[in-house]
Amino acid sequence: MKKYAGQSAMLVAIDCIIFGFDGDELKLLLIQRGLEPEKGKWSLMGGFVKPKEDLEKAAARILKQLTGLEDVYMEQLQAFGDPDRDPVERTLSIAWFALVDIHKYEKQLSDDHHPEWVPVKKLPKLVFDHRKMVDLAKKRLQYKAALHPLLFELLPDRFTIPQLLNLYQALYDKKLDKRNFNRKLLSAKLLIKQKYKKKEGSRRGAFYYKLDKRKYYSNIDAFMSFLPAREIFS
Amino acid sequence: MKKYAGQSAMLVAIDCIIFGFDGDELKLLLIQRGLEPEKGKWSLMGGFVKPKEDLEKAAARILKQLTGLEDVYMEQLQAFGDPDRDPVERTLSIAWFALVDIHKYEKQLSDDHHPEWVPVKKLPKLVFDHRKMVDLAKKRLQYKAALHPLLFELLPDRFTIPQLLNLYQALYDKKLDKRNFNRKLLSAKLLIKQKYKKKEGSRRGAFYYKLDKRKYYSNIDAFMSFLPAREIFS
DNA sequence: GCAAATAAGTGTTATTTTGACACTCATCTT
DNA sequence: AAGATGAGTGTCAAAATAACACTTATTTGC
Repeated sequence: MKKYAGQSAMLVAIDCIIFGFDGDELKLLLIQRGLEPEKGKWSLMGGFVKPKEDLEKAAARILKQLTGLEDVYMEQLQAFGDPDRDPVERTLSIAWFALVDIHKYEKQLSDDHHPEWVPVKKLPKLVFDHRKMVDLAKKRLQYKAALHPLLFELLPDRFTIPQLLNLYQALYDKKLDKRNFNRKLLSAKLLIKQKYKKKEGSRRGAFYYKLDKRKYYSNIDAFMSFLPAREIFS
Repeated sequence: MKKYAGQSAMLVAIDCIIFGFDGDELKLLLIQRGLEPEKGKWSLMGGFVKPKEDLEKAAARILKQLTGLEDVYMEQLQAFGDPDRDPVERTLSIAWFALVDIHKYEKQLSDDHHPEWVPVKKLPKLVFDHRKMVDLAKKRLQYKAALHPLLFELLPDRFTIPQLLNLYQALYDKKLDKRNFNRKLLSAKLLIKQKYKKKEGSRRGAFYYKLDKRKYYSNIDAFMSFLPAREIFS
């Protein structure tokens, strides 16, 4: 078959902004870049899209390569295409953000990326335009999580309400009223209270909850806010 | 400088989903594709990104080429990268949507694209995956316009409130209560009432309003809804 | 075993926001 | 002058919101 004449191709890469939450701080999984230039510098995990691979698969492949995880929440953030963003040769990057349960993550044995979870609030200098990607991803996560139930993706299967509250407080860097938070959260009826309490971290212990998966998946695009309206503003 | 070895490049294109509003229906500016294959079929306006061009500039260039317009509201929608989306050769497309004042648009003289404004509700078959792009763009526009003041971009500098109401009704395909719409709209204090009325279209005539540009631009990311909450759902 | 410490859990109220609803007004046409 | 048409406007009841503080369950230390 004929080709489009006279058009110039470029490399297409994926970069992943991988969020995790350790119960206290919002974190990003960063690697030490394995290629020249900037080898050894902090970087987002990335890779090139293969000739017959679609973008979703490429993003999932790259995420799995670093984390071993599959079926992770991922969303296309934006394409970054500044002609000089990669000094080696023109490379378009499609940034995706991922929300993972930090406890499911295990370092891959064969991993020469030297990945580390780094607090979003204490990011090191990153290569290329990765800082812009991270900033945009954080903004997008703040935006979306203020309108839709989404942050559950960052928590284990069972979690406590104080854990969830902490997560929201970490993401928005704001103290929230636990009574109002509770009321809104429970009125969404997405949670199923468990019989057992989490014993660590407090004397009294907090009850575990699980997501009602059926309701959760059918409402993942629904509007649902557990925050005071004005917190939505960045 | 060295290149990344062994990676395969691909073409990168831009496609533009161009919305307009004629006072009655929401429309898209479509062209008849100028290249084989599918030459002559209905298509979004598009083009390849040039070797030293960034994505914003490429999108603006392509929009201008078709419409003659500059400084138009454009937003990156999503990258579409199915390996077979273009049968000729692998082409990644970054879709952008644009909101234009349909009355400012003039057919470009040198234009061999044969562009037409087509009602969104009566779309013809489109080439490749353009229909997916349009559907996503419409969804995104509905989403965003329900939360932020945005649709003003589709109207002329001065417009009447009934015009704006019609636009919302067209986008959501719903009748809205004009009293509630009015109250919410005016409470945002973005509009400046003009001295003159629009005489066409009604006996009494409706007052023109203009945007308070200062407030508008400083609130373009603010949350502001003129709709009943549940209309936000698609 | 009792007191102290700690985080979990829970209700009320005043204010604001929302949505449903119907009539009058200004102007042109005949 | 009467009729027709779309523009413009106000009320009220219900729901949602945000602000606010005390009690409870359990462990720890004496």
